[in-house]
Formats: sequence, structure tokens, C-alpha cells
Amino acid sequence: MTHMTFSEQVYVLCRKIPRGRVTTYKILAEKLGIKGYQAIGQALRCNPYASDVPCHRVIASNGSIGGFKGKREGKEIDEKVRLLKGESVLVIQGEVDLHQYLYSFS
DNA sequence: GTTGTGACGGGTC
DNA sequence: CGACCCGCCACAA
Repeated sequence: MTHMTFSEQVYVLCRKIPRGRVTTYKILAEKLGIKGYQAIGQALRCNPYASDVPCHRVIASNGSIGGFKGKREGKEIDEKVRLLKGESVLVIQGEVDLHQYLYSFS
């Protein structure tokens, strides 16, 4: 765990997100001690570990779904929502209730 | 809710 | 190496 690249650190954190919960890009950035919030998304964009890293559990800090696979709208987003619903995370009008599902690595 | 600006790491040139 | 552009964002106006 000493010399991991930025992206790898992102993956490690994402994997810690419990099923049925979500976190935000901001929180991940804070945990990594950086302020390049977009960098988080950039790292997930590649997401070589789709099977291990549930990047769909990472949403924007305002509760909106954010993006998925490089897309900010379209079928990709629809799939992200579907994955969340599959984990009992309700998505109302493209937004998640953070007060209910947010996981901040307590 | 929308729009603009800020911030910063990664990748590319 | 150094400078440049881009991005699944955040925040203020």
C-alpha cells in the first residue's frame, strides 16, 4: 500500500463502499488528501476492475448520479441507476437521498 | 435550477 | 523533464 498510484488508491477506497450505500467524489478526494475532485472520476473512467470496484456507488456530492463510464447522460447513466436500484438504493429523479444512503467511511 | 469559475491529477505532446 | 489540455467534480454567483 505504499506506492500506489492515485488511481489505485481510488479503487481501494471504492471497494470499501458497502453494498446498498453510496459515497461522493468529494469524500473520496478528502480521504486521499487531494482536491482534484474530477481526478476521482477520471480514475474511475478507466476502471479496469469493474468486477471488484463498484464505481456506480460513487455519486456527486449534491446527490445527483454524476457520470458513468465517461458519460454524463444517456444509457450509461441509466445502467448506473439500475445497478443502484439492484442494491436497494432508491434513485428519485436522478438523485439519491444522501441522508439515507451516504457512506462516509465512518 | 442554471451558468461560470476554480482546482488539481493524469495523460499527452 | 516542462507545458498543455481534459475530466464520472465542487462551489459560488
